[in-house]
Amino acid sequence: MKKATPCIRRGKLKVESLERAAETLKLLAHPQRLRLIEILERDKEVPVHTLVAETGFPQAVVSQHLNQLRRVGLLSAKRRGKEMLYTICDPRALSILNCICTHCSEGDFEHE
Amino acid sequence: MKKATPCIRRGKLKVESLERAAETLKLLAHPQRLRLIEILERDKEVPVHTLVAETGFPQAVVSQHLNQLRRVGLLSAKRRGKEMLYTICDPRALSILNCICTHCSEGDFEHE
DNA sequence: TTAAAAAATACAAATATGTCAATACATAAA
DNA sequence: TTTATGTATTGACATATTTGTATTTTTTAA
Repeated sequence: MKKATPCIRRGKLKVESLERAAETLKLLAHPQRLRLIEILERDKEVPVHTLVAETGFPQAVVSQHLNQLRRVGLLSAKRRGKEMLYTICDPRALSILNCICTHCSEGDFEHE
Repeated sequence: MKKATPCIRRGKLKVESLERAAETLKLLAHPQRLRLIEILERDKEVPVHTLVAETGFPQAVVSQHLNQLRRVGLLSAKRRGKEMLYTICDPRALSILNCICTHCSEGDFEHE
């Protein structure tokens, strides 16, 4: 996982920087992808078929989401036999999920 | 500005909670809206025409962005004469911008 | 009242995203 | 090799977002 250097914000962000930031946020802005990240946060290294089983989403959908998240560097993947193990490799994925949950209450969670 | 209560995450987030989170993130996931938030962070209460002048975006575009951000509760607005003053009212808007900038370097900023 | 300034809205065109089914690819085991 | 399992990719389609132009509303001041 990349190191999270504290941000020193001075001046205005360049348009290109804003665009990259927006692209990253856009990929996080999807309920199914947030669910995948939630699971990956808990289980660290997870093969696709497990994510399919846990979420109930179609395999193609899960695979597409994972690839998108990997493309922008939020996730990484490595092969283990037939499986592909996905991992969160950008701490922003987690901190944004936490941040967005700042206003979550008990009622936002499922209790088993 | 709402108080940011720390998030205690237990169990899985409900689908509806994920959907609300995704909706909020989606609105932040736009370079122009991020720029507006950046300016609002600095200047606190800003009328639309100032945002138009600072960004160079068309008035209708700025107005639409501001309304979208207000609809999900990230911004609030109050009238002062002919002007509408916009303010950030959800701290998540700021913390997500900060969070996304975790990996920003000097080169991401414009130096005047 | 009328005119001007500030902001919001409506609508259509262009673009981007999401979804689904089918298919292709990769690996391991028989 | 053949087969089975696990993933990735493709193409068609529906839906959503973005953007631009024009118009409308709201408010103040003449």
